[in-house]
Amino acid sequence: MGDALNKRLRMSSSTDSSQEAVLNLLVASGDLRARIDMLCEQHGISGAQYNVLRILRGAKDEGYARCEIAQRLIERAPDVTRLIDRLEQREFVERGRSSEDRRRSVTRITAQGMRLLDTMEPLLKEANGWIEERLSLKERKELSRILEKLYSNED
Amino acid sequence: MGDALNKRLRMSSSTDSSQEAVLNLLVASGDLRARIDMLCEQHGISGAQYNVLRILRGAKDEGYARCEIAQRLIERAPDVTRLIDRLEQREFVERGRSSEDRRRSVTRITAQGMRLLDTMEPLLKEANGWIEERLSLKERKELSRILEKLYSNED
DNA sequence: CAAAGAAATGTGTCGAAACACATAACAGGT
DNA sequence: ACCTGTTATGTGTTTCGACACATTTCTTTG
Repeated sequence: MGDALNKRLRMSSSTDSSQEAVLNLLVASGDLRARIDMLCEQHGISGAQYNVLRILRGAKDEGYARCEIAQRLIERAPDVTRLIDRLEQREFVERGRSSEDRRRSVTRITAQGMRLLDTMEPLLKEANGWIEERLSLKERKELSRILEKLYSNED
Repeated sequence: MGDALNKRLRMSSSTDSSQEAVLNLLVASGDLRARIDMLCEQHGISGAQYNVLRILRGAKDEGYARCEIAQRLIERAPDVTRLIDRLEQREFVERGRSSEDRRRSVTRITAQGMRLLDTMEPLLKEANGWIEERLSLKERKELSRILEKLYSNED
């Protein structure tokens, strides 16, 4: 029906299924993002900083170069340099230079950064709980299947 | 399943359907938002400014007060004042005071703002086309149904 | 009516994102 | 070796968003 969307945007009923899907996608993701950002900032970091730390945890001791981090980020961020600067100032990450390619600035997560991620462990659990309260397993899988069709095979 | 997500995030396969849904929602909406922002900035305004103009078009000559605009915005924006300031400087909107409640600053869209929206008409058509290339009508309706379950009945 | 409180808007300030540009290092051909 | 182009990163500047606070007007209660 679209009652929830109409209530949210206080608009008259929309007739176009594509437009409705676009707006629903924006509203739902906006809620999810606000929820995640709120949880991150309870721990004193921004959502983008959390994403970088999470990525660096996956690299273990080897670390990642700036361009590798940018590739793995969900949303494009043209200023990863100063984002890492701020994480370095607070000693959640440390930087070094690659020996093979001296252009590369390799960033590794510190023990202090790992501790921060550990204390934030309940974060994704929280977001997952939000999903699981509202969607069945079948619906979650169907949602993932449809969304993946949207962003795969970009033109 | 989940190949597209794993390729995008360059992660190992995730086992949790909720986490997968969360990440897919963030990635898909990020792509959509980037696409819309790009189209808006081709016309010299930001995505947030476009949303405000679209809302004001719905108000016709009566206009909306600042708080009414904020309520109708998709994403919460605590600084609508200066957003409207910038639209006013470029003469896409004009301000006046309400006669009943003199606190209220009522904003109306100008003829120039309407012309801008008209030239941007193909914008949502473009986003709709992006959806329609990838999802069937049934999938679009299913997507909307699931997403509305997510953000309705907030806690 | 007076006073307290709430609502709507505006302002000052700071941090962060966007964008263009600059620098350094690698890659490849002649 | 040299020149050209490309990749990776850092920097300067402007703009925008976030937060706290001030101001004006309305509302409600004594």
